Amino acid sequence: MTRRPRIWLMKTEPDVFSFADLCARPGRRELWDGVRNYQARNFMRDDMRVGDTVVFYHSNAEPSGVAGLASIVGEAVPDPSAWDPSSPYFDALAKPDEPRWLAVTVGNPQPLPAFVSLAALRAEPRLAGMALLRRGQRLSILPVSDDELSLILEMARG
DNA sequence: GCCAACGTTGGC
DNA sequence: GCCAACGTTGGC
Repeated sequence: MTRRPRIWLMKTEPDVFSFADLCARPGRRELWDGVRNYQARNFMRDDMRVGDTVVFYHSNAEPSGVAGLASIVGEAVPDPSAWDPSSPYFDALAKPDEPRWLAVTVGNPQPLPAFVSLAALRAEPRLAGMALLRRGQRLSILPVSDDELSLILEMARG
């Protein structure tokens, strides 16, 4: 029984790591380290599988919005930045034998015909139920439905 | 830069 | 286990 691939919106601040940065990486892949929220970690650990689609979202940006698509190319492994004292994501409670935090690998970037801004997402009534648009939503990893992805692609095509 | 909303921490 | 204080996220 094969599992139906899922779709995940993953937030990143483009000043730190952008869609263009992913495209420029050797192998066009990147370990998605630095996730320090248990719910987001559990999504990575329990639900993300190779082949899942990633909606690559730029947060805290001018403008914020969907910058492209990508895929999960590596499943969750211990996040080594957690026990790296020089990392901004250092966590004194994480150890190699008790990792606490995990990271998946995101790759296979697929550019979209156009950036889809947060304002445009908010202006689409059929996306009113999207998790990203919920008031106060701060999770850096969110599930996306097939219908929501279809709409986003439609908007990117204009 | 402001600040609302949320998660985490720690005193009790 | 409660909850106030604090830190962070992220839109604006």
